[in-house]
Amino acid sequence: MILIATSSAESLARWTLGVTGLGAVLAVGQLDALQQGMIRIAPAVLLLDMDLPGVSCATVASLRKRNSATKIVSLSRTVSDEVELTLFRSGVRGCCRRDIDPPLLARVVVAIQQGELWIRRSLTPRLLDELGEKLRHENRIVAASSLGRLAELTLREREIAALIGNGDSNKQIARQLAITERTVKAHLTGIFRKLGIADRLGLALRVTATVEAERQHMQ
Amino acid sequence: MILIATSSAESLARWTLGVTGLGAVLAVGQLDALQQGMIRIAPAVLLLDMDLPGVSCATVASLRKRNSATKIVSLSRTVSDEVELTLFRSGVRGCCRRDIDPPLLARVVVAIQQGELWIRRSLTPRLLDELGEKLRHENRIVAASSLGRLAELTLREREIAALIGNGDSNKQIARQLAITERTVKAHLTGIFRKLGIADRLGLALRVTATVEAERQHMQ
DNA sequence: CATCACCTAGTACCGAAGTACAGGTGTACC
DNA sequence: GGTACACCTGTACTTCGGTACTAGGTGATG
Repeated sequence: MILIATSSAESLARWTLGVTGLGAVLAVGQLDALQQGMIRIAPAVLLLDMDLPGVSCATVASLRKRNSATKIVSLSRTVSDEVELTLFRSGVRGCCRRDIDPPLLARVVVAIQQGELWIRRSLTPRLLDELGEKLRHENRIVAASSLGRLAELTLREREIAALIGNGDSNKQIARQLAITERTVKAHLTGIFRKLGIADRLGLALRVTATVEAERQHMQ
Repeated sequence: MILIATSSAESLARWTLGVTGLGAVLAVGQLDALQQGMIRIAPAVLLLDMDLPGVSCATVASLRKRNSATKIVSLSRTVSDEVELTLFRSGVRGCCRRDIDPPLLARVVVAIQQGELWIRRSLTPRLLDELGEKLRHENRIVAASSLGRLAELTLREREIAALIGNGDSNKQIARQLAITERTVKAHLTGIFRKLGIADRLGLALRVTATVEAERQHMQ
């Protein structure tokens, strides 16, 4: 879910063009609607027009309090290095010009979603000590804990988790493993309890995320 | 799901060590059990001991007929370039020595799962024309069609698809979007119909796969 | 004005998913 | 022998997910 916050029709059109195909997009044109949206829809990414009335560096920090999971990209006129650094310190994950090419914006959003920072090369060294190491550390912990949890499962449970990650139903799993559907349910209940997951949907996402984390880690 | 086929206890222990943490693992020690397993459990990856009684290059082709989705890694003693090439032509996706280091085997399996080939540099040019281009082309088509399908959705449908990809229940989605659960169901039915998907689990996997495909494509 | 796509939502129904409770086997370990 | 654990299964139950059928409101488009 991507949220676009701008009062400029021209920017809205340009940015929408860029992120089409990356998931659902919603747009707001005023600060109060933005603040509500941060809570209500909890977007994965926020494209924030810094010229939106009422928006400043402090607004970014305030928005992050409302929903720390949302990754904020600031879009503005050309700004000085100092202003851009301040923005990053406030919590934005990327900084772009508002007249950015749509395909480039798409790349920015994808990168941001992956936990990267979108920042000018010249600013990288200055920001790295403050933020970069911290972010990388966080990512590593998430990946490791996720893997560790899956390793807690028994052989049979891992088998079933893998099939859930394949999108199979209980009936299909039962047929493939030559056991009853009831037993599949029993194993699933155990998996949910061990991993602290609510249902098969969460498990499927955990499994795919874990495979992806492994892949990232290997490269 | 990873299937290991070997009659050597030493190889079994070594390989199992390597792939632990990459998902469910099952082992068979004979050719007939292997042939059944290829159909019954449809493993994502098969680690095939070329010294398993009855196994030859022809066996690989036969196994691929049983389940073309399974990616086969051959493990053998050191073989000549010619034999290795023949194996790749028969359909294996990777070739390793049976005494491979477990961590390296893990990298191999992960790479293979991602659709790559694990092949000695020296053989790459010779195989590239025959297989590489073909594989890369297939991947591109899959990714593109998947993306195209998601783009067919309406704004509201994409919103809901994104939330499903987030693991949310109908009730949670309804609350976030301030609509009734009934309406969420209505949108979901439309999404399933448009994308030819059976249920929310399939949709979640499609959504995450699409995001991942985008990411790959951008890099 | 008619039409269509989209968003919304009601009732009714059915099957899938998941839990509670109970019980069975086999294996490994002290 | 006792204990622990993995694995398998049954009955009974509740909740959730998904479809069928229906239908009102809106905005764009011809």
